[in-house]
Amino acid sequence: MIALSGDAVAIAPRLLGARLISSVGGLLTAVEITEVEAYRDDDQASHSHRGPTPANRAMFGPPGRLHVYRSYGIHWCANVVTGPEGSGAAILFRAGRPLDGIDTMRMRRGRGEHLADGPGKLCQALGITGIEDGVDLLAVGSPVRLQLGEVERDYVATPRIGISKAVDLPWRFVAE
DNA sequence: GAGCCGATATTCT
DNA sequence: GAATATCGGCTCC
Repeated sequence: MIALSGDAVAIAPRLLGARLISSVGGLLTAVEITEVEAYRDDDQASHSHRGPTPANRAMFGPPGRLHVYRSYGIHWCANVVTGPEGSGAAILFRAGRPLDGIDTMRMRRGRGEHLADGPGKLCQALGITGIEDGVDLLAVGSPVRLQLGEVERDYVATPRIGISKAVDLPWRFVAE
């Protein structure tokens, strides 16, 4: 069991290879996490940097919770909160490889390929929306669950995508 | 393949 | 009014 209460930058690469399992809407879908980004509270690029708002309150909750936010007004993006509680640190799920419920993902995405190769697409494929914001990813019975991998994957660290602050920090982790 | 651009919610200036 | 942790459709190679 990987502790989620430490440094987000240290935890992020260990989430590569983990499974993200969704039973939203009674349909089972699952992906293997292939790409993540770490966001810390002392991080200019993090939504939590300027303090809690209604939209990011889940980031300040206990570790292991899901934080979902609206990106560019249209897309949903999913994070797992890392601790300690109140710190406002989180790890963004950027992309995954479809494992189960691929037909459901195709239906939700309206296409056969590129089902979860981006943060907004990942949420759409798994059916994650703002309704799931704040659920416990580690609790059995949650509509969205995180099943941590047993082995650490090979990965590369690169700068993060789509941000304008702290652009040089190599806090994006991609499985090889 | 690359590059432009519109959609649209929340927050900040 | 502007910016943003994006995506998909459209051009034009």
